[in-house]
Amino acid sequence: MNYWLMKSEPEAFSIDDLKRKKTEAWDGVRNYQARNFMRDGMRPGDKVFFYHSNCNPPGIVGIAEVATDAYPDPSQFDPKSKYFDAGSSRDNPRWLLVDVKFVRKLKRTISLDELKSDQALVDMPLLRKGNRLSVMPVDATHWKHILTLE
DNA sequence: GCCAACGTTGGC
DNA sequence: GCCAACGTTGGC
Repeated sequence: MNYWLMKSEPEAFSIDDLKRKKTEAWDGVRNYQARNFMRDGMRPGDKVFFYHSNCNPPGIVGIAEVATDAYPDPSQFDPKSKYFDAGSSRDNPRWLLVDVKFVRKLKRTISLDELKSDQALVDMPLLRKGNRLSVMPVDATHWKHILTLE
């Protein structure tokens, strides 16, 4: 089983939204590296840290689970969607998504500040300077360590 | 709102 | 294939 971190702006889609909806198709990922993680790395049952970005404070707020293998993101075919991609075809879809299932909220937000200041987490991809990936892997050791902070 | 970092696009 | 211009992300 693998561990992941997925970012969302809480104003767009928060951990409470996921809790209410139970499962969500994680559409709108338009970055090849993030797509490849979903396509090649994610399998149903993998665990996901739900991360709130572009808010105060940014940080990990909950746990989710990968619910499906990757499949074509329907929004890329919808001309009315902001995620529409005229360069993608149904025969050869460019963008994929997975369904993500709510597991639980953390007892408290583990803030980006706190993650940054933790010596055990210096190698986390999330904390690399300039990293803007919205989907990224988490080491099992980092996963376990972060849960001890809760 | 600013801006650094990064990805993508397109002219050449 | 290079690289300047541009758009986006996301912390601050």
